[in-house]
Parts: sequence; structure tokens; C-alpha cells
Amino acid sequence: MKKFTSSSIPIVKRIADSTVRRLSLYLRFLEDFEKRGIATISSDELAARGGTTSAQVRKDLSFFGSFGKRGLGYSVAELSARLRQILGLEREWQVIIIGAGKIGAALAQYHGFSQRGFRIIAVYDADPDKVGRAVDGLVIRPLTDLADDAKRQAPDIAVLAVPAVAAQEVADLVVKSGIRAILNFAPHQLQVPETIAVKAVNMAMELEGLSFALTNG
Amino acid sequence: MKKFTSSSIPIVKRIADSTVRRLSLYLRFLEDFEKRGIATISSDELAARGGTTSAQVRKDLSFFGSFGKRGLGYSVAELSARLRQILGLEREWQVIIIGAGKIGAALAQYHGFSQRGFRIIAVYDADPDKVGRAVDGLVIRPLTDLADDAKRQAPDIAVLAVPAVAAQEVADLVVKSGIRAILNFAPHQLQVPETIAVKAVNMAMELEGLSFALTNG
DNA sequence: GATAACTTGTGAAGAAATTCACAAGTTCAT
DNA sequence: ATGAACTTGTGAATTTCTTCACAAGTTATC
Repeated sequence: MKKFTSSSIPIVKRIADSTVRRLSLYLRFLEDFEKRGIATISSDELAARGGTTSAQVRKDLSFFGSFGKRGLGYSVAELSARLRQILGLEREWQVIIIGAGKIGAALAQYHGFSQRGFRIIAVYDADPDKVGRAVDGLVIRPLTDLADDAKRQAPDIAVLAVPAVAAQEVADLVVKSGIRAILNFAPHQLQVPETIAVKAVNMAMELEGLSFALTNG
Repeated sequence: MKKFTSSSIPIVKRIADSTVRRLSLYLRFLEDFEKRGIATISSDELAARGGTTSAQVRKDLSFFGSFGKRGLGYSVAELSARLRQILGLEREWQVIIIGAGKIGAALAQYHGFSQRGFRIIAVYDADPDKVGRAVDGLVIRPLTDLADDAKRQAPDIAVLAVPAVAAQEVADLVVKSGIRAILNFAPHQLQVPETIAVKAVNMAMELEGLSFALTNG
């Protein structure tokens, strides 16, 4: 294994999306354990909580280093700190929400994001009727201001909560504004340069997955 | 390849989750093509739209049969009908939403679900202050009524939009009520019998995935 | 300090998913 | 009718992901 100092995280090879998702899951469990005052945990216990195997947990972590003690397990505090570091959660991320409809407004009002370091700094909408109104203390801004605003505020992540038909156009604008990550709630497959990170939350797709499971289970 | 009649869908082996997600995606594209009056489409065109490869498209479909014509491609109408059949979308599914907070209310008001055959028949909340109020024409019912209601209405899918701390308890109640599919919006890993289909929509996890990508990209 | 009971980290093996590559079928133009 | 241009369906090859299995390290007990 490649040697590294405690403050650097070596990315030896491309990390699979499934691995990153599990790391995120592990972190949530660790924070839970931390709250309950548990100091140490084994890969087995972590696996049981997340519906995976201890080998999977150890392999996932092994991509980034060796964080455990043989015979003992992992320090909950240390491992969660490491995972936060790996996931890039040591800093605050600036998030904008585009689309102040039902979903966009619900997201803007959901304080779980800011609690985890994702700070919502602006809400945009293309509809002049919505512009100027406030959502959870944020005044809805015209979408036409996005490019200019972005120059000053340099938001990190854009949450797209717009109708499917508008999604691609808005995504293009987002990319043009220099934003490098998109969380897409619109049921539309976005075409973006591969330097842009995109995650989609597609509720229709999840429901159809359940429909399939119920039909063919 | 196993022989089968045109009306039956043979599930030869366990279908991967990723395959089902792609089928759902293909269906969305096909519906789009259908609307635009396109009669025929090749696996290549379908793949380009979804960011995958033509071989992947053909392999995905091959698990369920042969729906195309060599040299020509797929009939848009026929393939989308087949996919709806495969995904179990020929019938209407009865959905209940548990939790009438921000997310729950936004979901209840989002008409995209019913348009796709997922009919929201009830909204529940444990909070007596919310019970009795209406969300988009549905009166919020007390969660304590769920078990009894379910006996009569036999809902198919429960959408969990409750706080993380309550999620497991509510999931247990849902399972006990005979509901076999759960769409979980709570940031909590549910423990349910393996006969129950569960999909999780975890926005914190998606955001952390973006954070990782931005940090290590 | 020796033994028993744990647990990690990791190569190797195994399983699963994706991509390749091509025979076989279809259409169209001439 | 023939040839050219397409496209599917699918075994085989390849790549990726997961699980196995065990050496090596730690702690606790006597």
C-alpha cells in the first residue's frame, strides 16, 4: 500500500460511486454512535448497521488508508473525522436552489442541509410572479441574475428543481456560470461536460423500481 | 434463450437494480420520442440519450425478450408498452404518504406521481396538530389509523417522509400493516424483512457524493 | 509471558456487470 | 436480384465489484 501522511488522502484509483455512497452511510452511523458515546467500533458492527459485510467495509476504507487497530476496531471519533475529510465535508459548501416551486421551496426550507454543511445561499426562479417573494428568509431572485451572481458568490452546487422541459436549458446556464456540481430533481437526463459532477434524484424512477419489485418479486 | 409468449414476461434470473433503473430511464425517453411522433428508434439512439452504450441497451432488454427488428431498430410504441409491462406500470398503484411536514406535503402536492400511475390515497401524520388539516384535497389522518385503514384500502406503497428518529418505528408499523414496498425519504437505513421492497431517497447522501466529487475530482 | 479471543488489512478468488464482436436479419437503391 | 448499409441479439472477453480467507497485530486473562 502506498504510504501517506495523516493529513493527505491518496486517491490511488477511481473510486466507485457505490463505495462513496457507502462511506456516506458509514459516516451517518458513526455520528450516531458518537452521539451515544460509543468510542470504538468494529467493521462487523458497522456492516450490520448498513446491511453490508465487514469485508466490504474494510475494503471501502482501504482505498483511503488504514484507520483501524487490529484486534480492537476503529475509533469512532477518528474514523468519522477521516470520513468527513475524505468526503470533503470539512468545509462549508455554497448551494443555490433553482426553481421555487413545491419541491424547490420544500428543499429551501429543509434545514437538514445546512446542518450538514450545505449552506443554501440563494433561490432562483424564472417566473416573474415568484421573484421577490421570500422562501425561508431568502428572497427569490430572477434566474437571469444567476450568471452575474455566480461571479461574485461562486456557489459550489446547484440544485435543479425545475420542470423537466426547462432542465437542460437551466443546466447549460449553470455550467456556463462556472458551477461544477448539480443535484438534479428534474426527471430529465442532463447532458453536461464530464468535468461537471451530476447526481440525480428521480422519484419516478424509484417508484418504478418498487413497481417492478412488487410485480416481479 | 427461453421461449415465451408475447404476453408473459419471463424473469430468467435476478435482474440487477441498475438494469431496472435503466429500463425506467429508457421508458422516459421512449415516451418523449412517442410524443414527438418518432415511430422507430435504434439502441444507439436510445443509448446516446441516456449516456450509456447500445450494447448495454440491448443487453438490458435481452433479459426480457427480443423486442427489436434487425436492421431497423425498435418500434417506439411497442417497446414503451413492453417496458411499462415489465415495470408493472399497466396498473395503478395505491400510495400513502406518512409524514405531512415540508417534504411530505410537497410530495402530496406533486402531481407528477399520479400522472405516472402512482395514486396518493392518503396522508398520515403522528402530530395531532396536523391531523385533520388538508393537503391538496387529502385530509391528514392520524398515524394510529394506518393499520385499520390498510386493511380496507390495501395500499401498495408507503412513502416515508418522517424524521430519521421515527423512521424505523414507522417502517415497522407499515410492514405490520401488510404494505410491501417503501420509498424512504428519512435519512435512516431501515431494517425490514427481505420480502419488503425498499428504495431510499437520501439527499444528504447525494450532496455528499457531490462534495466528494468536487474535493477529489 | 503465554494463551485465547478479537479484529484489521489485503492479496486472491469468485461473482457480477459491462463491453466486444460478429452472425443473422432487414431495408433500400439500383 | 444483388449489394450496400443498417441494426439486433448474444456468446465470449473483459472489466469491475464483492467476498473469501488468512497473516499479522492488539487486548485481556491467568
